[in-house]
Amino acid sequence: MLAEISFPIPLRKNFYYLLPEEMELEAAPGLRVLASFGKREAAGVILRVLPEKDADLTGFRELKAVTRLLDDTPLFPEDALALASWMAGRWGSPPGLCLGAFYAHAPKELPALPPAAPEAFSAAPAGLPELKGLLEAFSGAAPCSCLLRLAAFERRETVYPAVFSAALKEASAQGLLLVPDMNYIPPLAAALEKVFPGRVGTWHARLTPKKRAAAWAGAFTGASKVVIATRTGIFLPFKNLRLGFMDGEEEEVYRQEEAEPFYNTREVLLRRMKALGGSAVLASASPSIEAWGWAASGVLKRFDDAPAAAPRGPGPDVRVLDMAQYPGDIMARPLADSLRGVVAAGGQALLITGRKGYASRLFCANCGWMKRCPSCGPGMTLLKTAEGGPVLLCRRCGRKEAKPETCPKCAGKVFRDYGVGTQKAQEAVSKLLPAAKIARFDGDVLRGSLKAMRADLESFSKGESEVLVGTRIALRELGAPRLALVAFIDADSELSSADFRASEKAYRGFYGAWRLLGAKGQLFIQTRESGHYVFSRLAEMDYPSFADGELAARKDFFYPPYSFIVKARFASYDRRALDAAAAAFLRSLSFMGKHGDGSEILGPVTQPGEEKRKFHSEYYLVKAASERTAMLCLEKAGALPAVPGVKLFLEADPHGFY
DNA sequence: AGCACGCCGACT
DNA sequence: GTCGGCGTGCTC
Repeated sequence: MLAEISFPIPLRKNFYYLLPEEMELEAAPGLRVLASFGKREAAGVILRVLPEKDADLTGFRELKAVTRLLDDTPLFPEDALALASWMAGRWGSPPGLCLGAFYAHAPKELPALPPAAPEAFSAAPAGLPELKGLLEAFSGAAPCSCLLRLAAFERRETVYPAVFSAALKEASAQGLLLVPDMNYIPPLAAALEKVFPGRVGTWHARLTPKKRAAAWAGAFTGASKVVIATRTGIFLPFKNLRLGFMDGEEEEVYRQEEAEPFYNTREVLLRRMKALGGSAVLASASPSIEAWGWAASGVLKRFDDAPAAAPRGPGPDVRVLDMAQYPGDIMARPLADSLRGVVAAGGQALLITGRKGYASRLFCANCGWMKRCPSCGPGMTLLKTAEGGPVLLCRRCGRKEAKPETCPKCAGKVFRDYGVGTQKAQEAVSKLLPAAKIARFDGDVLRGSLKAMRADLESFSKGESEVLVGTRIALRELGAPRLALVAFIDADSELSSADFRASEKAYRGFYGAWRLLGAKGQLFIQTRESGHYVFSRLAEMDYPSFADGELAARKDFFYPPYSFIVKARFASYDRRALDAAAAAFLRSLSFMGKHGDGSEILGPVTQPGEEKRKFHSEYYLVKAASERTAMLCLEKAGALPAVPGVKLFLEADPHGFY
């Protein structure tokens, strides 16, 4: 007999191995094996066991034998193979890497299962009459998939333990709580510890190997009643996962887009819980329009947390400042005046910039040349360092370079920077208010110490500093005792793009700030796009009504959740080769026309000035009417023979793509 | 992804 | 004369 085996490598290919006779009975799909793979020994997963005659063995040098089996029972009670295969098709990633994500942290020697299920938990949270409907939905045996709209961010520590407690009454039942940021783990762990003492596990990228192994084992053996995890926790093996709960479901960090395998944690969670027959909760104070749409269509049941407790009344004063009237200013006059007033009166202010660092781009003043990241492409961010001179940072890959002395294109020595980063805004505030204590919070978790970063945030939260300058991340982390003013320094960075999610993202930010301020605060929004539609929605500040409007627009323009988008970008120095590749791509999608299911192809979309360039880049957008059609597009386009000199980038469910 | 082979630059 | 840079190719 043979085993078809998947290895965690970026190849769209599986491998056949001989099964020694003594393994034939034990070998089964889902079990890990050790096998000689090239010049090394590698762990793979059995996809199927088949007789030799069923395998196509043409062109093989030798057929190797499996070294040994690593498991005697599959790690996942659900069908991880099917989930991984769906992932591979949905986001166009190599199947081996998708399956590998599920098995990545499994130790060679599995931890022993405890002899009997530990005692059921003791404590139950106090009654929450406002959540009666929600908790009832989880008290029955039938699984429930829902969208939970929180009344406020701070409600999480009250609401979540109640939901987990209601859903995990059965002694062996386990829950997974996914959070967008590892900073959320400690407070939520403390809240859940009260319900499940000693049985709350945590999982994130910065765990030490020992703690990582312990957390993995907690999920696997059932010792952990709940695991709180960042996005990779979606791949943990659970003995009996009954509740998959996603905090802040609208957050972009749930999408893995930097490296293969690409996936969206939210979709994997829904799919996985469905495969398990368990419950799923998407929670947010301002849900994504996708989730809002799923609730509207009945795919998810919608619950509103304590609608009566939501803030009512006049709310803060909102002012949109048209920056075209204040050329060159970082802060417009009305904002500067109010900021001075607030600080003088002992209040606190939060300033939000689009970027961290000093400025978002560096240009040559003479020829307009812009410094881009040599390894990955985007314009580099200007930083001012305390020690040395100014430095350029790539926000995507973290690469750092010295600021050039002269322009490589025209040898000009004068540079201009564009955009306002946290450093630049901080500089402007200290000029305006020399005596004020100013804190900064970038949320730059990539480098530097976490403690140092949080120290600034905490000084503001405790009321020790008057002004906090930060990126959006500061908004959701905040507890400010005397917050009286929030200002978006440049709301344009998002609005100027034609991303169909731009309004949603912008409104969510304004709405969050508005609620944080309470009745007496002031909210300033600086923009050069004051005519943008999103500003017409600020008067009412009601998320459900905004979301209803957005959803209707998504339906009209056939965007998610009503369509499934696949983006195909072609890049080449050779115009004709690019055209040939694009034509082949369109031919491969001719199957779509036959179905007449309403799917559309947009494009080619080019950048202005395209005709004059040496390097060509253009893309098509497929708006598929179903997930199935989108997956078929990816498959067909992915199978196209490579055209020499042309690179094709395929992306399912792209974000921010205009 | 690993891991090896392979062919040109700066070092003990 | 070797060490080592990372380009290219292969893995049942």
